[in-house]
Amino acid sequence: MRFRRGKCLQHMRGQFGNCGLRMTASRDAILNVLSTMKEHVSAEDVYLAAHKLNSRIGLTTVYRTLELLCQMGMVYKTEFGDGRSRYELSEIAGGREHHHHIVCTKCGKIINYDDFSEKEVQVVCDLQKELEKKYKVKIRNHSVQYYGECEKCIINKQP
Amino acid sequence: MRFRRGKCLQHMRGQFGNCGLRMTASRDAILNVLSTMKEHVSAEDVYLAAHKLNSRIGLTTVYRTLELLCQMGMVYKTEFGDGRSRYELSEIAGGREHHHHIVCTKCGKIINYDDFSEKEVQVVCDLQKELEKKYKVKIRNHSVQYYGECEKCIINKQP
DNA sequence: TATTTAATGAAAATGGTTTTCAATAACAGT
DNA sequence: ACTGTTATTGAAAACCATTTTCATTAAATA
Repeated sequence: MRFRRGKCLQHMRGQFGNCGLRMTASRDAILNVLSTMKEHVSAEDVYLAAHKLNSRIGLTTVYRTLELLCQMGMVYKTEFGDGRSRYELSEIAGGREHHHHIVCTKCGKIINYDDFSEKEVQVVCDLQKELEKKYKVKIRNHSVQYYGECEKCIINKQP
Repeated sequence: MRFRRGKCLQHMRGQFGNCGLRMTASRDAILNVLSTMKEHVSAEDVYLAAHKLNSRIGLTTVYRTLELLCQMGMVYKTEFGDGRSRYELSEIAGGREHHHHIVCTKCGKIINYDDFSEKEVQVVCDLQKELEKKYKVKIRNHSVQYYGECEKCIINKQP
């Protein structure tokens, strides 16, 4: 099996080599799947899609590969509180720009929000530097969620 | 068993009545425990502490009560990605002021950060209103985490 | 091509959380 | 206070996402 999707996947493939890891058909399929499914997907979502490309892939390998990709910084893992983790490609792996989330606590719907104003970006950047200095930590990334009710659930509330 | 801690607990007790729920020894103990343990505690932490107050309390009841308190808005539930949920009293239930978190991805340590600048508060408030209008949602609360490495883990990295 | 050893999948184990169900106890009406 | 109704309870079992085990397979390298 070969990569079908330009530079990004080639870059990712290279990353495996750089880290002393092997490039395999399973990993290839999982990367393909991830670059197709841009939304927040669960491990099972990835498994089902990857399994279509290559029926020999097992769920265990999906978990292991996602874990590796997280460590390599190519995938972000997020928890929204429904008991299962969600994954998505990070920017460096060709995923979409960084974004925050609005989570509906009634139906679980996740809205991505990424049109940050300059002011917001500035405030978050300043804050991050400040926190690093104050707490002597190295911050790698951050995660912002707003919780509430989505349009549909507000309307359906009437009865 | 009676409440020992002033207004807040009395208020919480009232809340149960208002919601058509019964006030029981178990719930009493769990509320007491929560108002003592201010940090982010796991269900098991609550269970162990509540069990000391009243050895008849079971883990199941702890989970059920925490779930109820979340629905009533008196407790916040947060996931930091280590597979177990953390709970803490919300402000309306007499808990500490709202705060954000810095999570060390090496050792799991959680640093609370709550000395927000006015500018930050302003930006977040404006943003929340903007999001509510734009996506027609009702936002109840939000959760901000910074992920990285804490001082200790940066130092221990040397070998 | 042979050798080394990382990677794999199936099945079992893990561990936090939820469900089941019969027993208990809080509250309302008397 | 007594009683009936029904929410609440704990223990055990079920659940379910994730991780581990282990024998097998297959990348990468010489």
